[in-house]
Amino acid sequence: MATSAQNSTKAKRARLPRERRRMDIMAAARAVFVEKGYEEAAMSEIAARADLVEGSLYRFFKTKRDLLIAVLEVSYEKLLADYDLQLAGISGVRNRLRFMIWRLLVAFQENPDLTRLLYRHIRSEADYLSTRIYELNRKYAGHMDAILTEGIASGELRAETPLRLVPQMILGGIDQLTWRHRMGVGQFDPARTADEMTEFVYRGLVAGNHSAGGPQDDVANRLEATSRDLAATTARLASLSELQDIDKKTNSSD
Amino acid sequence: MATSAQNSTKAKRARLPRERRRMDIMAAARAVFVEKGYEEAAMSEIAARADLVEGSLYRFFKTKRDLLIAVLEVSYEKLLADYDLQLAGISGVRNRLRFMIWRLLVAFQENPDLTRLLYRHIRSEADYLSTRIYELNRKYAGHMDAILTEGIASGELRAETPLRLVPQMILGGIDQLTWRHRMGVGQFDPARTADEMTEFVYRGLVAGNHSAGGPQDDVANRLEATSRDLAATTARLASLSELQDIDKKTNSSD
DNA sequence: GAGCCTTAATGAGGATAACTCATCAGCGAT
DNA sequence: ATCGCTGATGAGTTATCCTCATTAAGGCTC
Repeated sequence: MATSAQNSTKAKRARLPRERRRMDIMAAARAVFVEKGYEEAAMSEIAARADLVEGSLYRFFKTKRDLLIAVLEVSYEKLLADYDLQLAGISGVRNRLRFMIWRLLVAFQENPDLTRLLYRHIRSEADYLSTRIYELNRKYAGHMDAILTEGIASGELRAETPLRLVPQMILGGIDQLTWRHRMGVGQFDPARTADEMTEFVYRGLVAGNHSAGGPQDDVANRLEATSRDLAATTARLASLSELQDIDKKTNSSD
Repeated sequence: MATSAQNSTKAKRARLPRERRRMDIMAAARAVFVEKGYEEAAMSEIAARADLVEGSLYRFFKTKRDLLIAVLEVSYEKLLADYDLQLAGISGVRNRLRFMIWRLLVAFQENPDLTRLLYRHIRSEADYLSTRIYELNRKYAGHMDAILTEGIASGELRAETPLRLVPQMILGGIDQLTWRHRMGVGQFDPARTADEMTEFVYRGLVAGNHSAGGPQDDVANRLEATSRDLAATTARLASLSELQDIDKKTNSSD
């Protein structure tokens, strides 16, 4: 609302701090990119929406593509915000794996245009590797790796688990499964998909193909693990409510 | 050699049959696309290599993109030529699965530029579905489906096999695993990769491994599901309180 | 508070590339 | 030899990214 400096006669040369301008431009760019896609998004329109002239954009972003990357980096970062925090509250290989899958599926479902831009113009270009998005995906895969490694150490997963392969197949599978939704045709159910995928993956990973200790033993192990999970969840709930209390107190003093 | 009608002074108006011209154009286009990529490939250069003038291309292909699609359709068809024939000579769920995976990996390894174009400009665009390439991929997935169904019928695979999921994860995994090679950085070994992937997938599919399907198992399943639900609820709670934090902060900054 | 100076902002214009269209002429049929 | 169909032309249009010389806003010094 109060964006235009002087509401009459259209202010000619509002001089704003650099960071503020950058953010304005990125906000405008995000809107146009989402609305029209990359190629169809004209720099002139982005400039217009950011209350700027086309040439000025290039003082903030060297190229149209740089602008896209900047926009998607912050968007993707928000998209995956603190999933690792939430992951910390979940225990057990299987549950943790499922959470990772489910979280990404939900993120994809809630942001189809964003993920479309991501796949079309970032992940399939060679400079993807020098992108913050790549870093985030690496971190994500790293978490999966940690989960698997942990599972192997505890003996729950077989020692020959292909550590590199599994995250790749999960990420690739998610890509494939969400393609239609991303393109605006079709839907998917994150919870059900996550269940199916987790089940399938877990079966491929779990140790003891030929009943090492009998099925009952296995069930007992899983029950114990689940019990630990529940305890962890309870603990997390408790600490959460404490945090909220503290929050309320500190906020009210502001 | 005999392409140019009069070998002196560059024949001005060689009049060739329509199909012949189409093929010439597609051959030239393929070369330029592979060499430079889609955006960097200029219609003028394609025309020059096909011994034509730029404007003439548009009498054969309505748009640059149409030309690309036509080129990739025949290339992809060749790429997967008679894998189904070879498949017929292989028996056993596991062997057949492995062959499917291995075959695609080899094709991808041998044609990095082609697959790069495919992923960058066909598979990530909405009109992919109306493409012959889509049909070919469907056929490929259909073969996998048949293999799995057959395995279920014989009792080798468990009956609850997620038929839709598995081919998607395999194709997606192959996509991911070959990304670096496609982009010109890194390598992969089709045989070893196929082995690993087949082993992992097969373990996830085969009947009668860890969950024997007994009543105890059912109890464990239900308990685990409950635990997951609780964890998810906690996670939601957590993100909720965090969101409130952010809200408060952003509001105070106004 | 006047003048200076850094630099944000401008806007006209260059460069390139996809695509169009009125016109021309090669080639088979008469 | 002539005619007409249509393949082929190439000049031109349009759209868009990006550059650059110029202008003046606003903080800083005295």
